[in-house]
Amino acid sequence: MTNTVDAYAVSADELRAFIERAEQIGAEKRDLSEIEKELMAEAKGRGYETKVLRKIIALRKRKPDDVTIGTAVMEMYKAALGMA
Amino acid sequence: MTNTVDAYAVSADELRAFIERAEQIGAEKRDLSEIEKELMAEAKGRGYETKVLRKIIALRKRKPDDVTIGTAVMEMYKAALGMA
Amino acid sequence: MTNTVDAYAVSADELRAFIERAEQIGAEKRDLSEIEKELMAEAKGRGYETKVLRKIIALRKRKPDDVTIGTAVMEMYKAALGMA
Amino acid sequence: MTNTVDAYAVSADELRAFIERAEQIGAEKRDLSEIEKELMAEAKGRGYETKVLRKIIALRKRKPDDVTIGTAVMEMYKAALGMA
DNA sequence: CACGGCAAAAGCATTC
DNA sequence: GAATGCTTTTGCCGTG
Repeated sequence: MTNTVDAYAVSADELRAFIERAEQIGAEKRDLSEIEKELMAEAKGRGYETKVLRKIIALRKRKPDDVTIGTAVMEMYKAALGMA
Repeated sequence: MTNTVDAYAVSADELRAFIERAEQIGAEKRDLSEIEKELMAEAKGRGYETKVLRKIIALRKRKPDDVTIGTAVMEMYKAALGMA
Repeated sequence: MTNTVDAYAVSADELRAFIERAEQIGAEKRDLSEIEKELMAEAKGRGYETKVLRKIIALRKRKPDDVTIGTAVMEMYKAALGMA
Repeated sequence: MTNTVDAYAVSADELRAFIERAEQIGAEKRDLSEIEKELMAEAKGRGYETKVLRKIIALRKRKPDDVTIGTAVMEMYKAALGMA
C-alpha cells in the first residue's frame, strides 16, 4: 500500500534527480566556458585581439537582417544628433 | 618563399579556425541550455515549481562559498559588527 | 504648419534630451564609484583589509535574500532534500 | 586608560562606519540604475529603440580614436574571413 | 503577442 | 597579466 511516507520518499527521489540533472548540465556549461577561455587565451597568444574576435562571432551569430535594420536606425539617430 | 599574401592566407585560415572552434563551443552551450529547458519543462509537467527548483539549485551552489570565506580576519570583522 | 523637417527637429531635440539625461545618470554613477574607491582607499590607510570589507558587504547584502525566499514550497523542497 | 576593549570598540565603530558608508553608496547606485531604467522605459514609450539608444551612448562615451582603431582591426579580420 | 521582471551569461574594469 | 567582482546584456518566463 502506498502511504504518504512512501509517496513523499518517491517525491524526494524524483526531486533530487531533477536537481542533480540540472546541476550536471550546469557543470558541463562551466566546462565549456573554461574551454572557451583557453581557446581565447591561445588566440591571444597567437597575436589576435580577442575583443574583436568576440565581436566577429557576435556579428556572425546575428541574422543579417537584424544587423541591417539595427544600423539603419542607428544611422537615423546619429544623423538626428549631428554625429558623423 | 613567404610573401605577405601567403602570410595573410595562413592567418586567415588560422583566424577562421579559431572562430569556428568558438562557434562550435557556443553551439554546444546552446544545446545544453535546450536540454535544461526540456528538463525544467518535464519537472513542471511532474508538478514541480521550476522557479523554486532554480532557487534551490542556486542555493546549493552558494552554500560552499560561505565556507570558503572563513578567514581569521573575516571572523574578526564579523565579530566586531555583531554578525553571527 | 508641421512639416517633416519640423517633426524631425523636434524628434532630434527629444532624442538628444533622452541621451543627455542618460549620460548625466552615467556620470553620477561614475562619481559614486570614484567616491567608493576613495572610501576604500581611506579604509585601507586605516589598516583594514578592503578585500574582506567587500566580502562583508556582499554577505550583508545576501543575508536578507535568504529570508525572502522562505516560501512554503521552498521549505517543502528543502525538507525533501534534507537541506537545513 | 585605553585598554583592548576600548580599542576594539573604537575599531568596531570605525569599521561599521566604513561599511555603512559603502552600503549607502551602493544604495545610491541602485537608485540611479532604477531612474535610468525608468528613463529608458519612457523613451521606449515615446517610440525610441532603447537598444540603439544605449549603443549611441556607448559610442559617445568612447574616445574617437578607440573607435577608429577598433574598426580597423575589425575590418582586417572581416576581410580575412571574406565577410562583406 | 507584446511587455516587464527575473535569472544567467558575457564583457568590462579593477585589483593584486 | 591573472583573477576577482561589478556592470551590462541577453534570454526566459509568466502575465495582461
